[in-house]
Amino acid sequence: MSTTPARSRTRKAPAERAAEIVAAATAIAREGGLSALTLRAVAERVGVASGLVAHYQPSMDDLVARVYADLVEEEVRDVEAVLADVADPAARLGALIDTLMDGEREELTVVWVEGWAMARRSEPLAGAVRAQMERWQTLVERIVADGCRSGAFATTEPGEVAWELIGMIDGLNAQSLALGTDTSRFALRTARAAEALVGARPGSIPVRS
Amino acid sequence: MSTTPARSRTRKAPAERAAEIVAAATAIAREGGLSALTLRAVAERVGVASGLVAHYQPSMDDLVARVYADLVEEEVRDVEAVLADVADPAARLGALIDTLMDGEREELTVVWVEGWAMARRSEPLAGAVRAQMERWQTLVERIVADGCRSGAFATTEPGEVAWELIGMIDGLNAQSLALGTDTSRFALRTARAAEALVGARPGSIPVRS
DNA sequence: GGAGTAATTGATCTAGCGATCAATAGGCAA
DNA sequence: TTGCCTATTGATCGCTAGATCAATTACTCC
Repeated sequence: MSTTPARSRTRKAPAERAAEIVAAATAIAREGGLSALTLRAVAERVGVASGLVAHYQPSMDDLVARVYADLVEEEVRDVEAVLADVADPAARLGALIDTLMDGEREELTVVWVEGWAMARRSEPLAGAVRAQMERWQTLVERIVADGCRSGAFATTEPGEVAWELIGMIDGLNAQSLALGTDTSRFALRTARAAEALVGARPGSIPVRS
Repeated sequence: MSTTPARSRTRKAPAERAAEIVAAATAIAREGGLSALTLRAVAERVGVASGLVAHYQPSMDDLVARVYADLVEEEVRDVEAVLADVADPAARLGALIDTLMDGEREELTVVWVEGWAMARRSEPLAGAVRAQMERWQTLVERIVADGCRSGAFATTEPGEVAWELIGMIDGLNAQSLALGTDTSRFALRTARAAEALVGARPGSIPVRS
């Protein structure tokens, strides 16, 4: 009665199965946040017994951290791809703001906010969160430092300014998530604030809207 | 064997007991975040059977929302008390930044971030989060509007600017929580960004450090 | 001082989580 | 075709969560 009727057992190469499991986990997290990422949810999505997921993963904490890192990593790469086409530092910073605040990153914002909250209870996740934040910081610092070299920006602490910019943008995204509003309405104002932070001429950082 | 040895049953007036339970719940949330706020944790802290907590609370979701609202409400009042002594709008905004970013609000930041994350799974909490954000927004908007009247600030949208300021500050606090660093190092820079947002003369918003 | 009210207990139910492991069976090598 | 290796199963354990409710008992009022 309680046994699941049938299951056509398919045997795969360990590497393939492991990849399948991580892929399913990533999809679940993207759709429902990190809190939806459970052993059984992954198993069901792959179409496999729950024990198999556990077999391929040392612990769920590790899988969650891994998925978090993968998702943010992918986001960083997306943004880097967008910025690659933009040469001017001011325009690059504007494109960064536009991209991160275009109102179509709600799914990632959920992951981001849940990461902050859950990191307090999971050491692996805490590490992943810190690492991925530094990833972002490095990316932004480079833009700011470039601007300083070209004379468009003027600050003696590009690293600190980068942290501040990231914190601002994340906070506004999180707020929009909680309120159910669109972040993009903050993009223009954020550009003005960014100019003050990097020491750019007012109006020199262009954003779409 | 499994029964707890003894318990001196003390009977109290419903109102008193209810208050006791809410107080204990608030203390737990302050110390360990909203995720530490469980039926049994509250019962243990009050020194009472778990069933009694359930008896006084329609559901834990409601209690969590209530506690969240109480905690933020108290924070808002604290800040209002600090700002009451400051007449000048620019100085008021500076005092707001100083107070919210003095690095001693970690406990509240945990509640705040967990609130964002948990609100997705709890309708009562989602309502409380929205309500308390509006509380903050009203407070900040008033400062900005005052500044516009006095000529210290110049913006046509004090309400939107208020949202932006709150989002920024919350984001920086959350980031500092995740990184384990001190928010206060962002206060000065945040004041510069705030000047750009409210349309104040650079350097006109004073902060402590 | 006795009775009745209702505050309080604590065992119990359901549900979900991660983790474990003996048993099973798929697919490749010989 | 046969046999072995191991990928896979699924039942099960231990834990924690919120919720429920019949039984108990502390207090108040007459």
